[in-house]
Amino acid sequence: MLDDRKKKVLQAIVEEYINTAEPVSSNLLANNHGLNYSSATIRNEMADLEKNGYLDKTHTSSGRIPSEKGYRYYVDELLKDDNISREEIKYISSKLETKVNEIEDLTKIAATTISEVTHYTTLSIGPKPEAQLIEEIKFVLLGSRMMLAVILTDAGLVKETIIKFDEDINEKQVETMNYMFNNKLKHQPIETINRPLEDYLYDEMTYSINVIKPVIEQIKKVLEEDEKIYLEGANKSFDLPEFNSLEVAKNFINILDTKELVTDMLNTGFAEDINVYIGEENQKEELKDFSVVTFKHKVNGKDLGTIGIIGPKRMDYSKVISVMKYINKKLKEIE
Amino acid sequence: MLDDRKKKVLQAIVEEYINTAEPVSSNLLANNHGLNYSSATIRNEMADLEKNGYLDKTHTSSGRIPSEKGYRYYVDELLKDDNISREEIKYISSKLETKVNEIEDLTKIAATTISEVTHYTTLSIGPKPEAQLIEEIKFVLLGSRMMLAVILTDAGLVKETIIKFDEDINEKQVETMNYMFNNKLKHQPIETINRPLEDYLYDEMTYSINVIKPVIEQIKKVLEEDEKIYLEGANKSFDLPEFNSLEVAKNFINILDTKELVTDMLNTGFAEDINVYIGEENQKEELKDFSVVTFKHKVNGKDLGTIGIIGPKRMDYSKVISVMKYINKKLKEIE
DNA sequence: GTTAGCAATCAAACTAGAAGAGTGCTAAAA
DNA sequence: TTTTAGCACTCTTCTAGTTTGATTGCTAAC
Repeated sequence: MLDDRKKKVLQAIVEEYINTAEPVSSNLLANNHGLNYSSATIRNEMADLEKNGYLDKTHTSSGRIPSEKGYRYYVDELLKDDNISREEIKYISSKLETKVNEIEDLTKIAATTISEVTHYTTLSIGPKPEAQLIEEIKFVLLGSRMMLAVILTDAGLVKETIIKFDEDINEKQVETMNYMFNNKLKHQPIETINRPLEDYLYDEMTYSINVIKPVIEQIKKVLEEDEKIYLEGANKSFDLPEFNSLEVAKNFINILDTKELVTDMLNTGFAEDINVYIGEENQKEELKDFSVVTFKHKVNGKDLGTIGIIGPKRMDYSKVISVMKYINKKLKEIE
Repeated sequence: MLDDRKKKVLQAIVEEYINTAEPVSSNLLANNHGLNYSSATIRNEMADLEKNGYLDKTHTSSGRIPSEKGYRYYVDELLKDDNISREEIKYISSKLETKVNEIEDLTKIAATTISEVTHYTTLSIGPKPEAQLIEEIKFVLLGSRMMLAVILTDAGLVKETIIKFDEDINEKQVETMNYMFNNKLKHQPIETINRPLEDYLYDEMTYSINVIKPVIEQIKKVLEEDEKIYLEGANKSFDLPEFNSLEVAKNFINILDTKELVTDMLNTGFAEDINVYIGEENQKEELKDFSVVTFKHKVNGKDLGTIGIIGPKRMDYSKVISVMKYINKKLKEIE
């Protein structure tokens, strides 16, 4: 456990470093941070904090920077999560008031707003397919060999897919399919769409397998495919000094460009509220030099998507967490 | 007009520089490029080519690099556009054989393939909204206050949008709307959806403006909005030596992140075949350090989308143009 | 427990010199 | 007239050495 003065020193160093990206010296702390001790005293405290793993040095005669343990302590114990101005609240509220017809759009708007307010790169993704139930399916004939399938999920998502046939089909057939599919799939999880279902439908209905098969396949495909990732403010990160290192910049682009990494990053959160992963706390090797903060857009226990920020470990956690908490609260109010 | 030897020298320099990204010396050319002249002779030719603007020097004692005029001459007069291997042809063909239900997916697959074969960053976008005609509109009731509108365009695109109402609507109303809207909009350009139409429909139909208005608005919105941009292989560019300059890398990210720039870049082409824009030939200031090669996916004069590559001016034009020509030809065969 | 003072450390910025690559020009060879 | 050998000149890049300045850790005094 850290005593009061050590906490103050640690907090000052973390916040100073978040602001300036420069190692923090004992002198600076003694003069500018209302710590009424000489630089020598602070130096002693810093040496202690370093011994206990809260601080790092870049070299013997440099100032200190927070270690990951230091950031973690700061996030857990020291940070204020109401670091949000009246203007920001106003701006966020106005953005979230935009009328949308699909929930995905709301998640997108929230993600964009977060990126605008925090100046970090934001990613968002829809709910995981396997967590959803099918609410209703509608088939619409388009021409004689083309059909549109519209699927509503219990999360409120609307998925559409075009199905093409090798033979003509008519309104009557579409109607029967409508009935049969809904009968079997209403309120069922997505896994229900499988081979036995195909066999059953083929037995029950009188049309050829050339009609049933593409329908099953296409519906399955559209329901199982990962939600599209939405990226906002990739270029914002590049104004940060850590991105002056070409290696860091490359890694970053690589992360954003690798769908699997992003999906994974957005799907590892499970906490009720905000998830914070600092550097090595990230599961994926590629993310070890970054920090990730995520939260799930959730209403009545229903997962509606996840929004995440990725940035340097020297992230303004206070601002990010405050903004995310506020937006999360607002989103819950809207539904 | 360049004489034969000058052409050979220019071509050798361009190709060497495209391969190595290093200024090309007279010595190298004399030894490795089958030019049976001494370095001194080649030096004279190089001085001439420089005087005429085809070559640049980075400093007095450096080798030469192609100027934009040099690249342009190379592209117009010297380059081979059948620079594509048997394996590449096979790979491309197999990729393009993937069965797709929507044309947009085909454009995407083509874009991905181009990026894979050329190792450059590829962008694609659907057809411009204003160029399309409405083929058919279908409305589908979803619940009591929600409706799906499906619009087919003559380019074969399928657009869907959810419409929400403040009052209940029923199947009958949807049917009437189906009839009325199709009656007015079938085979019409998108601009037909305007205020007079709204007034007309309101007069003709018996339901409140609360029903007509959101339908018009939402259809208009979905039809007019720019097609989604699809980006492939952003990270590939970062392995190129020109992206070791942080400034170049930043500019590049900025371009990819600015929707307006990308849209513009993909929409300035009008040539029948492949468009090549080298450095300053690009209209937009931000693109002046890059080269852009685009082509329109077009069948029977119908615009189905545009695919473009963006990369350094030192781009492998021969490979890029060859691959694009081949893919363009293949795409035309598919429809 | 706190602080002043000072030697020690190390990055960063600057300087100077040497090496090397490549050109341009001149005069000789073909 | 065209081509080439030869050489001075230019300019970058690399290396090594030096200086400067920031900051620490430690000791001894307060």
